[in-house]
Amino acid sequence: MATDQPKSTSTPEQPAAFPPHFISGTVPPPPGYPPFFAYPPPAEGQQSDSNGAHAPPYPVMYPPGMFYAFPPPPQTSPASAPAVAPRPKRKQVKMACTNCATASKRCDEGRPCQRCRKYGTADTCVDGQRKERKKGVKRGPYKRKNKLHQTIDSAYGGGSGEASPEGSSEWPPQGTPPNATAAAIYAVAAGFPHEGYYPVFYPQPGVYPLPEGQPAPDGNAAPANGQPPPPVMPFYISGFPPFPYPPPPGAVFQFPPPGAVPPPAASAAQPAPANSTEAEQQPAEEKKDDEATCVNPAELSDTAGTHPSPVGGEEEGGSSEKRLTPAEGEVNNDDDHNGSETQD
DNA sequence: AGTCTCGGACTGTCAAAGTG
DNA sequence: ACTTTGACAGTCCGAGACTC
Repeated sequence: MATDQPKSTSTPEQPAAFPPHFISGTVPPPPGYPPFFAYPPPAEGQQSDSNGAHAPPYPVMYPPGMFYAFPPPPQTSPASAPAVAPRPKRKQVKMACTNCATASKRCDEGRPCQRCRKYGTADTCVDGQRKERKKGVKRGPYKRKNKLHQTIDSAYGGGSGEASPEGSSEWPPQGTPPNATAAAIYAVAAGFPHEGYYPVFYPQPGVYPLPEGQPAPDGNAAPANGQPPPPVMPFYISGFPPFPYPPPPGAVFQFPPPGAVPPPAASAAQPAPANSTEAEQQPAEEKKDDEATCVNPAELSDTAGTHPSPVGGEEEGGSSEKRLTPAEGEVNNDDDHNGSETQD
């Protein structure tokens, strides 16, 4: 998420692909419901890693009836765009040789560097002289960034001149989101103004699956496939109780419909977010996008590394970039002289 | 096709500003 | 003392121009 991204490493054991925006906590579920599991919120002063995950992994207990929400990882490409392999983070040499620096080309630590050897300039392949940094540069007071805003800001495009919580009276910007992750951001922003704990509700056991075409209790028509209706803010943790542990594929997070009343167990403990109606005003297409952000808890439980793609699958490549860690972003680190020097 | 040029995105570093 | 932030200094991607 987050903000760009604190360095971290991921291991194969690390649960991957936690979907965008809801890092939820375990709530003591009603009878017949499984424990809910997720990553805990980042420790104070820390940020989630680029997986959007925090160690240790689930299950973790949160305040009863609560889940922990934090902003989704930035998405590098619109959902509508074809999936694109995430670009690995660029790794620079400490000092490029004078030839490479002049040519603005990739250099390496060796002297002569590979490029100089390739072009026969090995004899002039020497380190340049690094200028001394300016000192005494006065700076204005710096503004501490709100973590959430910082995160969402980057998710919306990095903050440089783009819509952001700061410097804009309207946020999320009208007309957004243009893509699934942004929709998620929007949803979070609209319904959950801050990173933190929020109530979580369980649907009444037996509500789903619905017979084809039968309206859900909330009035939403059940799609022909009998699956639960599209998500609406805020959300239930839904599925087909009772749940085994880990939950079965098909168990999904689900936003309750407008006006839905949380079951007593949860609602008594925690009222629903007051401004959830904002999210309800999302255009239909945005809701569709939201679907792409639904969570399949089955994935969460899968520590073995065989994760089905989250809903939206491959097109979440943009997000997956963020699930990858910067460490592997360096995959192409310096031994990667194969791909990057193509034009030289 | 290979090489050169270069604008600008991106990265790493570090001093100033802020915090506890 | 330590952390956070912003900005400097540098790397190098990527696209177009040029040359053979």
